[in-house]
Amino acid sequence: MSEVRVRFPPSPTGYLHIGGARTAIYNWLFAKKHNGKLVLRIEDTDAERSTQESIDGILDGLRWLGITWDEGPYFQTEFAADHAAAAQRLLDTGHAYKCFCAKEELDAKRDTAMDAKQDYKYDKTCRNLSAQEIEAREAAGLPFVIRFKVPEEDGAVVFEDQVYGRIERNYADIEDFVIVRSNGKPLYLLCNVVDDIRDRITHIIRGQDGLANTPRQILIYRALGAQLPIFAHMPLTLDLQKRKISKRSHGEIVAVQYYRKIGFLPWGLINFLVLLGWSSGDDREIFSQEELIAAFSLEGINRSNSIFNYKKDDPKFITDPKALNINGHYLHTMPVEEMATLTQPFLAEAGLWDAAYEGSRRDWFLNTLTLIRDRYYTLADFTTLGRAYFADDFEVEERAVEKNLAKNPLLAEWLPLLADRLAALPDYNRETVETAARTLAEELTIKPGILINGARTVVTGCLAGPGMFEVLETLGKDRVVKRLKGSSRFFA
RNA sequence: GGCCCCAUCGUCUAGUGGCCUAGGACACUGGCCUCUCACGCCGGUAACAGGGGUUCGAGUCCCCUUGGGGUCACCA
Repeated sequence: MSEVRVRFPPSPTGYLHIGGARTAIYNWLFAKKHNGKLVLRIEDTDAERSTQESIDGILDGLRWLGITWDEGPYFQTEFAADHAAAAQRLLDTGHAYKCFCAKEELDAKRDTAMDAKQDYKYDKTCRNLSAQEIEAREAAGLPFVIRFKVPEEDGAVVFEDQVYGRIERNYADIEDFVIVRSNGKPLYLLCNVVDDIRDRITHIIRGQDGLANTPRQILIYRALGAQLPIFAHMPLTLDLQKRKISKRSHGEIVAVQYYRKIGFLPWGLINFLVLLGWSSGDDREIFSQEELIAAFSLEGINRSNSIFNYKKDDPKFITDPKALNINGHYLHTMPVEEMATLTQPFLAEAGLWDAAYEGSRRDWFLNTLTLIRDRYYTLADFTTLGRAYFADDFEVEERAVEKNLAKNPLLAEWLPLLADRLAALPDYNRETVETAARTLAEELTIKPGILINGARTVVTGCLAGPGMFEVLETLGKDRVVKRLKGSSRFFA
């Protein structure tokens, strides 16, 4: 078989949303797997919606994800001549005909039928117009659309979908559909096929919502004498109400951009998205790029739609918990240098970046990231949960105050005492700090935990965190002493 | 409404007639560890939509019902 060529043809109606991203990912993986090519084609036929901004949004989203394409982006509007020529050819070869029926009339008929819960199909009034009748109408300046001539004999369009198996659709159930508008502009159904033929697409991997279009497109392929590509329809991603997700009705939670903003790693998102409707067949869920390309196959795509289980208004999750979990996995295991690079923009954005993190404080910076990342799930967590490591003006969790400070009012005295002990340390490191803290606790005849957790709250603002002595070491003597001394403000 | 498609734990899924008293992951939850914890480790709750067949045997095959989705534009 010849080279595998797949395409991702977004129409720029908004941002790249996760459903579109998933389609792109599947196509990209398939191309990579078979050493094929991925063609990016922008379906910008609808001029009103195709703003430069939304085109950029899509390219931007793909680039961020690391979805690379081999050809394009092509723009559908640049191939208008191809589309027109194909329409003319269908007309010339008798596969299509001009229809002079008034749109208003047809619309009315359809509405009536739908209201009466009846099926409606174009009645083919113009299909059998004689040459003279056509001439007369054209001479009269009547506008016309071009309709495709669906075979009238018994039979069906049959094709083998790689995911859904054998799909059959009777000719009788397909109406003579419009392929060119009365203003001469070809419709998507035609354009899409013409473009795919020209781009020599061998496999069409797209959402299941394209499944119903496929029989009509196959008819066009045949009429144009082109070789059929292989079709593979993938299940859709639905929202909690089982509706198709869309930027319009779900907002930024379904936009790829949003995940960049909240600190997802591109690969974390990809790994999550690929699992929505596909599985390797074994129990693996975490894949490196190489592993995923090796494991991916059309056979692994399942047939039922999946639900994007995002937790709206839940501060603990922000989005689908599994997405966060997978992202967290990569955050915890990736090389820290790499993560540092990704973290920098987030710190900078929050005003927490220090140029020294790239120079004299590089080691400290990397060590700190390594220390705190285990409990974080997104890059943004470094600027929120981890703020105390990079700045002095951090928030203190109320629950931490309640649990670790309020219960022991005497900490108002003990903490500054601990500060003095630490300040007096000639050699300040996790061992000496630990000894000092435990010794003080012993002298005060209190459990070390009381002192330690009190210190944790005052020094990091958080209830949870890494081992306290490592934290105290990484924060450094000056900061720790200052924060402990200032702890009285929590006891006012 | 016509046509097409789908149906396993809350969610993502494994399962292609016996290996399923249904496996994994996330979430939830119990315990352990510990100075704390949204780290880690160990354990638990939780699903084959319903009904008929076929078969020695059905989550797996067939039919019906129910439920869900898609699509039916001079949108893409």
